[in-house]
Amino acid sequence: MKTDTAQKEARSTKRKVVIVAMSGNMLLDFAGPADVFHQANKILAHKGFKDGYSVEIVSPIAGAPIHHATGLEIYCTHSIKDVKLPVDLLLIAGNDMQAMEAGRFADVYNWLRRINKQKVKRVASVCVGAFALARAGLLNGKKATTHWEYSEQLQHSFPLVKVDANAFFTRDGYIYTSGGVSSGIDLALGIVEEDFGRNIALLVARKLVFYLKRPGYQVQFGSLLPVYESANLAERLRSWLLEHLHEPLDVARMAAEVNMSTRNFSRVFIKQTGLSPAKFIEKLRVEVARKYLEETALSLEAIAEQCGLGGLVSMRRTFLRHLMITPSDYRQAFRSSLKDFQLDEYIS
DNA sequence: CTACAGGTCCGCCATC
DNA sequence: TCGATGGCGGACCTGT
Repeated sequence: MKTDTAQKEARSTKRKVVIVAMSGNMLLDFAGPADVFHQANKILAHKGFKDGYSVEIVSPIAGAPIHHATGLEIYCTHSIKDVKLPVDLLLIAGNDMQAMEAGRFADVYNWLRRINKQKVKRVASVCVGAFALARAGLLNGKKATTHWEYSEQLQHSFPLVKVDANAFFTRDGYIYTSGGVSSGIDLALGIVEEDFGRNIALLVARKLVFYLKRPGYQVQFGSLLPVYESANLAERLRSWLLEHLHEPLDVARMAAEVNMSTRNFSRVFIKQTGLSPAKFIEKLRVEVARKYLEETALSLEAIAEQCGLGGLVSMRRTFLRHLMITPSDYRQAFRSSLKDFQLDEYIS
C-alpha cells in the first residue's frame, strides 16, 4: 500500500508527453522526439532528478498499424481515443501531406478541436503536423514553422497565420511548431531545455551522438527567447543587426536605425524583449559565434572578429559568462561527439 | 589585481 | 488627465 502510493507519487512527477504518429513515411518524425525524451529520462535519473517524462506514442485510429515503406508495421498500444488528460506536451508528428490534403485525418482534427485546451500545457508539431493544428483551429493568430511550401490553396484549407521557414522551430505561446523531420529533434531538445535547462539538453544532444543541439527559434536569434513573442524592435532590426554584427553596435546606433531616441529605444526594447539592447546584442553575438564554431573551420580569432566579440580574450570571457564553456572547448565538444559517433556506431 | 575610460541603464522630470 | 517620448545625470558595468 505504501509502495503503491510512493510509486504513484513518483509517476505523478513525470511530465506526460503524448506523440500522435499520424503516418509512417518518416519514422524519425515521431521516433526522434520520443528518443530525446527517453534519453533525457536516463540522464535526469543519472543526475539524481526525480522527475522526467512519460512518453506515449498513439495512432490516429485504434488498432490500425502505421506502415513504413521498408515493410515495417508499427502497432501503437493506444490511439488518440485513449489519451487521458492532463497532458504536458501533445506533439503531432505528421509527414504525409498528400493524405492530409485528401482529408484522411479528420478524426485527428476533430479530436484536436474538441480537446480541453486548459488541460494541455503545450501543443507541438513536427513537419506538416502544423497543418493538422491549423485545420483544428489551434494556430489562429499564431506564428508557425513548417518546411512545406505554403501555397495559396493550402492557405485556404489550412489557415496558418504566419509561416517562418527560416527557423528550425518556433514557439508562440503554448504552440510549438518545427520544420522538416529532423527539426522535431531540435524541438524536443528545446522542450527539455525549457524544462531542465541547457546543460541537460546538451547532454541529451550529445547522447544522440553527433547531433549537437542547434539554436531553436529563429536560426540565428537562437535562445534569446521567451523574449521573442512580441519583440518587434528586435524583429525590425534582425537583418540589419546580423549584417553589422562585426561593427560596434551601441544603443545610439540601433536607435538611429529605427528613428528613435536612445532613451525611448532602450525603454521600448527592454519592455518588448526583457533584455536591454546591450545584453541582447551580446547574446546574439554569442549565438552567431556558436554557429560559426559548429559549422565552420574559421579560426577563433576570425570568429571573434566577425561576430564583434572583440578579440580572443574578450570572446572567451563572454562565452564563459553565457555558456560556462570556452570557445575552444565548445568546438572541441562538437568534434569529439563526431568522433564518439564513429567509434560507437561503426567500429564496435 | 587595480585604475581608468567609455558605455549602459535607469530614475526623474519636462514635454507632447 | 494620461500615456508615450525625450533629455539629463549619476550609478554601475565592462574592457583595456
